Amino acid sequence: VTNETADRSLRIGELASRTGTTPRTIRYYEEVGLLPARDHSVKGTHRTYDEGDVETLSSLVRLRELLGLSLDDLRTMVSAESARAGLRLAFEASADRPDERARILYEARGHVESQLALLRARRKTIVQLECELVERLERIAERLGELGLQ
Amino acid sequence: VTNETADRSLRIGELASRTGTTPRTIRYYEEVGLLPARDHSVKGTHRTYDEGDVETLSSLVRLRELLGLSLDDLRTMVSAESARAGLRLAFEASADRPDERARILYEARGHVESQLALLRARRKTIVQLECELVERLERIAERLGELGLQ
DNA sequence: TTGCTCCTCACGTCACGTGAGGTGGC
DNA sequence: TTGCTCCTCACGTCACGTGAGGTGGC
Repeated sequence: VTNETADRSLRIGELASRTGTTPRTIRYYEEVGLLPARDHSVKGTHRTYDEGDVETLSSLVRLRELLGLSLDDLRTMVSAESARAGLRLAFEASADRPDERARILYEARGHVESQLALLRARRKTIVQLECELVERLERIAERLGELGLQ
Repeated sequence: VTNETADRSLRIGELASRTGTTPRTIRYYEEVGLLPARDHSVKGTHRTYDEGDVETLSSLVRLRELLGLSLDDLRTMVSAESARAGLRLAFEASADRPDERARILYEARGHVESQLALLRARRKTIVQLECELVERLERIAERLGELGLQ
């Protein structure tokens, strides 16, 4: 899958608005090592980002907001992911060793499954609360019905 | 609906564990006025709670965790709820004024519907992320299949 | 009486928000 | 050149965590 989108570079404000955060948050994540530090090495130079950074950051933001993960939890996931990216290269280079490929795939599956389990648990709790609220609505509708209203 | 459960009083630690929080959090919520301050007015006396407090606090905790609401947001909801509780008394006392009852019911319905909207939006985002992860799992399974594994 | 949980300060921490004062790029 | 966004400190804030030192109830 080739990337057809114009991969022009973004500045921090645009990355922030496209991921639903703020420049301060992005700088903080770089500071604590959750995002790779941009080398705007010449002091005072602007940081630049690309479409890949949009993907990376927005998935971090979603995990934080949807699951309430701490930055430490996210760091664990990130390092697991980047280990997985490293393994992916190893994977490409290991076409001749199927046992190695299998090991890498099983590990990747484990990671994805554990994230999925967290999401499903969260969804169940939400659905449960939704049900309670729907019941409340029904009781209110019933009472309104008694008044000949809706 | 009468309450048949033995309504024995709880101490702060038990309330905390039954609502998935900590004593410190409960004291903090009382301090900032999110929960009514217990009158353990004799200095150094223990706070006591009941089953009603378990309900109140656990719904606060769920809203905070599931929707990421700030304590300020929760305070707004709580004051709306307690206004609603006040209106409920007015409702009981207004059996002779159907227009008043209707007004109260419509207001209650508005509150519940807005909470429900928040929950549904959150659920959609979660389901979307779940789908992405399931797709990833399928791709992994496919590759494992190519190796004659599962 | 012995533990356990509770109490009140009060300082620490996490994840940023919010200026202050200054510089870069279209 | 004029704005706008960016930069780096650095202090502030929100929502608690974590002892310190002491008291209450089964």
